[in-house]
Amino acid sequence: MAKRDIEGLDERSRAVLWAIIKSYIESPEPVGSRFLTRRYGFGWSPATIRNIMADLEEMGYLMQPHTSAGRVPTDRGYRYYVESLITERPDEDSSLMEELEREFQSVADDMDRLLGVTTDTLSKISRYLGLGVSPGAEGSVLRQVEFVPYREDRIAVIMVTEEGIIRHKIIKNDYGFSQGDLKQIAGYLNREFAGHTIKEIREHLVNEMISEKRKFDTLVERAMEIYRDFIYEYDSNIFLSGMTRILDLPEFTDLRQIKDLTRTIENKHALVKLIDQIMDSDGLQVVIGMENPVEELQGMSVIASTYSEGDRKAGVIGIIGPRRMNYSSSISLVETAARFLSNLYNEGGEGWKRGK
Amino acid sequence: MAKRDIEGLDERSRAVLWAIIKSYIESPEPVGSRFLTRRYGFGWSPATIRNIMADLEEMGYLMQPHTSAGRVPTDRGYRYYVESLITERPDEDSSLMEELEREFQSVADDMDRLLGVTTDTLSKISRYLGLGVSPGAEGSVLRQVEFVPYREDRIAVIMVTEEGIIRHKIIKNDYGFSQGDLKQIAGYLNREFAGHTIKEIREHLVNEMISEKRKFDTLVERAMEIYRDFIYEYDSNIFLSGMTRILDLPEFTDLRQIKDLTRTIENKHALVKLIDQIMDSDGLQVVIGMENPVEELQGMSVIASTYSEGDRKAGVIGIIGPRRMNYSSSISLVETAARFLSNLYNEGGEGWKRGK
DNA sequence: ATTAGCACTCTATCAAGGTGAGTGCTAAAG
DNA sequence: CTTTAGCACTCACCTTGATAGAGTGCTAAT
Repeated sequence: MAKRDIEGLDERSRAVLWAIIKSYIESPEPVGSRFLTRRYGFGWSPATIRNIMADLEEMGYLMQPHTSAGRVPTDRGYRYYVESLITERPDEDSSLMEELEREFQSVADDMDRLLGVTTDTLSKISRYLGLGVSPGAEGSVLRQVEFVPYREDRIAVIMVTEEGIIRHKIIKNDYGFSQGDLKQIAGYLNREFAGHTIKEIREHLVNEMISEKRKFDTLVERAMEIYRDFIYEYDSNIFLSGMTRILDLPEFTDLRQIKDLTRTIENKHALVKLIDQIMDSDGLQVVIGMENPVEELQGMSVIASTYSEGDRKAGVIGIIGPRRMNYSSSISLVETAARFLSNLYNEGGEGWKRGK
Repeated sequence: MAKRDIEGLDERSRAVLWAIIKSYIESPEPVGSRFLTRRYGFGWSPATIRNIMADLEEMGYLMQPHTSAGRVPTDRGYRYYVESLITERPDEDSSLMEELEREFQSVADDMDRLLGVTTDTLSKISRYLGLGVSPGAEGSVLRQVEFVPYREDRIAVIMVTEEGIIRHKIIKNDYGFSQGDLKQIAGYLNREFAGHTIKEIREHLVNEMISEKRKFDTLVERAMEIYRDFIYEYDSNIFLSGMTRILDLPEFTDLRQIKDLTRTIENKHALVKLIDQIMDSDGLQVVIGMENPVEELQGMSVIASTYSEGDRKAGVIGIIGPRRMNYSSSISLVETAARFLSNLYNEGGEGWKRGK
């Protein structure tokens, strides 16, 4: 049995675990005792390493794909690595920052587009899958809503949020509102609701409908109805980018996995559980393998962070990659990207400051 | 040598070719002479069939994967099949029509969303990849443009086309236009350009800029500038749907192919050549294998059709599948979908008629 | 013109055997 | 008590060879 103190592993075990994970991250092949001595030249013989590895396996940090293969890190191993073994954590990733600044120049200010580009860039630099989520109903604050009459009997409802997200929908003008009516309605809604989150507005509208149903005159009542129909569809946009990149990784040789992943990407809706979990905690989170609430992603790891507007969590930006992904550099990439997005909201140049 | 008349193949060759393709469509395995006699019980022995097949191969309709395998259709074989051998062509696909009608109820009238749903549905029913392209600059007619002031120094430019497409962009309000200015500008643009295609407007704006640069007062001039910046980004939306479905086909066992296809789907831009080709011809087109101008799709076939608004071709709807796809049913599906979309434009119920 | 017969070709599959990397255990050395 | 050398063992992987099966082309007979 190896020495181990209460808090974790002894120095030797840590060194061996670190070396195994490091090596496995570079190339996904089970690593054996001889290989370790050759490569990292600890002071110990393969036999000693074997003993240590046996202990690590017993403790659940390693596993063998089959009896006579080398060891491979388990989720728990990665977890320990992430928590305790990563040393070099570059504070900021300058190449990403440069790239983002450059992209930012060209993309103007539509938040959805900006988030899309950030996700692409993150994927491009990390060589993994990029994940971006725009603010949802809780995070988005209504800035302005506008009604544009359209064709004979339609209205285009257009909404802009503080975060710079535009959503629109075409709705039937069943009540035959005139242009003037629409203007009045929009004015009312803006006066009443601007500055509130979409979620608050939704709740308000529901209460309104139930408790004070007859209190307002019909124009307003019907306006609310229309707006309610519209606002109920408001939802986050989910961006995923870089599928082709990830298929080039050596572990994606299995059809099964590829199909699962493709399905997940096509049906982004499947990701809500994961996104919720990330939104539940502040800042950066690492989700390794089986820890992932989304079954199809349990063969992978996720590094993601919330970005925020002021003290309100807005959305999520992150990376999805294989379990053996390069955690330290990916973590710094995601941190940088999240900071970039938060900055845009909170201080960002050229009048981007919130008016509130 | 088999008999062949000038126009094509003799009766027997046609029968054999038909049977081979039919069988290969059902399951992608080289089909041999004995199998054919068993299955289709022509009056001839395997040896006779072999002679016929040898002739067909010489003429380029069939090929052998290797010397002692059965035959497989070539692109030319499929082409002949599509042109001359398909008999059953159901005029309308009722299940698709029903599904589309049902979806249509729930999706309201945003053209992009509608096209997306149609593409999904087409994929779902055909079990191949669905392709949808919304009207581009030539096909889209400006209905209305609106400027919504936003934050201190931004303007959200919002445009609605006759086809029911909404596009928006946030632009800097460098000139400090007031709400009144914006209204005036929008009024001017709408008066001047509504009813013209985006392409025409673009060209007009360019000419304007060059030849009559100083003719207008500055307000209008600057408005045009802003609008030009916006309108230059107008482009078709390309929808692709059903990737996971197509991965279930037995031929997609090759990583190489999967990667190519994934790349194509992620970078939809690669499809422009194909889309242009389809837009160049009226109505339905079948593109088989190597005929495809997009290299990554040369292992597949495409059945696609333009849909139209009046006599103007608007966009494209279609199916991408393996070369051995079920041409007859797919053709009828695509025809139905195209008709559905055209109808929505041209006569469709509930006031969908164009105001023009 | 058709077909039966036959030799031939090629793929797919399976079993057998060898190789090499890696292990666990034990006993000796430090 | 810790470390290490030695050794037997396991297992994945590769190569090889043998076999079966499907299909072909050619030729000669019908």
